[in-house]
Amino acid sequence: MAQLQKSIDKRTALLKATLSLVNNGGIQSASMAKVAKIANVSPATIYLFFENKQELVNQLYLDVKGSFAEAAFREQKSDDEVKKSFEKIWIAMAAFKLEHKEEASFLSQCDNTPMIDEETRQEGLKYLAPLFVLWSIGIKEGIIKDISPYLLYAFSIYPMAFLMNMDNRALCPLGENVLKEAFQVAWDSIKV
Amino acid sequence: MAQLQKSIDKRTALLKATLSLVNNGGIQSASMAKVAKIANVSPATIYLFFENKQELVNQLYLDVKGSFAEAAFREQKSDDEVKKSFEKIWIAMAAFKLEHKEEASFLSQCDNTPMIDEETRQEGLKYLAPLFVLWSIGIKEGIIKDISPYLLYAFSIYPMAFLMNMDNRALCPLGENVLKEAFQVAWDSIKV
DNA sequence: TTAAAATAAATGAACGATCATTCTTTTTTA
DNA sequence: TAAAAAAGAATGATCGTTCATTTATTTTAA
Repeated sequence: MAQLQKSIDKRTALLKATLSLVNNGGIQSASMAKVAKIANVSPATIYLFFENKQELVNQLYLDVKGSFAEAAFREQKSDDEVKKSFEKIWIAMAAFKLEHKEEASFLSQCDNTPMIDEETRQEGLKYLAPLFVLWSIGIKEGIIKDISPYLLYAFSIYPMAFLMNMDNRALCPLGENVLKEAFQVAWDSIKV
Repeated sequence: MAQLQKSIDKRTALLKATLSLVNNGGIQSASMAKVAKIANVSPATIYLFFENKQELVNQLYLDVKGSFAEAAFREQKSDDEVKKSFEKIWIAMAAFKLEHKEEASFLSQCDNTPMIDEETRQEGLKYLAPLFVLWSIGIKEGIIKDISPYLLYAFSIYPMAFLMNMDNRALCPLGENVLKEAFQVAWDSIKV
């Protein structure tokens, strides 16, 4: 019982250490030795929890994507209008990314690395299902453009990653005003 | 004279080899030894052209960004309307990314790697100056939203990276129709 | 209830491979 | 023949991973 908790704690510590290392130095710099050191564990111990480095990173991907989705859809109410519902989700996503910069940056890095395998990506995509459902409702109601959800995502959600990047580099600080403008742009792009 | 050309050729071969390696395996997998082997050169020779690996990658970044920009603005005419001009640029960018997938994927990978230093990023940004000029004209004419160019870029250009990613993974093939839809979305997002 | 035995968890050291980089030597060029 | 260009071998460091061993926990037997 306490044993199980200890296992969970150690796993969490390993994921956290990986996240932190990836965040300053990229995935390549998160070596198993460093991860072990930060998690106060022997390198060999990592392999009791994860088959190899790739699985470690993939598990972290699912873990982070999961908490991102959880935050995004937390305040969903079924009787909201489509636009209002989308706005809530959009704002919650932005808030999560601003509050959890390490997580957000990690997810961005995952977009373009071959380290995450296709199966895991598909699994991660499932977390966003409520958004796709909302869009399909919006399309049926004639509120949202009748185009591929990939297009909708590309133009209304994906840009956040760029904005967060600019915010981190202090090139375009995301205050409340800019965020409101950004949402307006996002909505304009997908509304019919 | 012929010596100079040989130098240029070798440099080009090195950049090309790096691009190819980064493309299947990520930046980490483009080791100096592999780059040398593919370029038919000794590892030591690389250091006659580039100070270290970071400079090699940064130079490649500028090189690729340069040809991307060249392709993007090739058909610009000064008497085009703002919308028409933007459409030409947008289509040319998409065409470049579709025709040069290795280059496009490399640039995407560069967005989120610490390997590219801030100075080089700024330098690369300068290549896009004509686009920013166009936008400022559009803003003055009341055609384009009066918001930060970072926002305009995030919502009208950056999404291409996501779409190319989906196209490569065969999740959302970018035919002519989808491309036209995508441009419409891009324009809707930034138009006033 | 306690001591011994068995099992599980965790370790640090070590593996071969590969990394970026440099050194010395050889080849090419002028 | 002198100088420049390129080569291959070698450097120490670090990579992901595994191995033999120790430590901790649980089970068994008295």
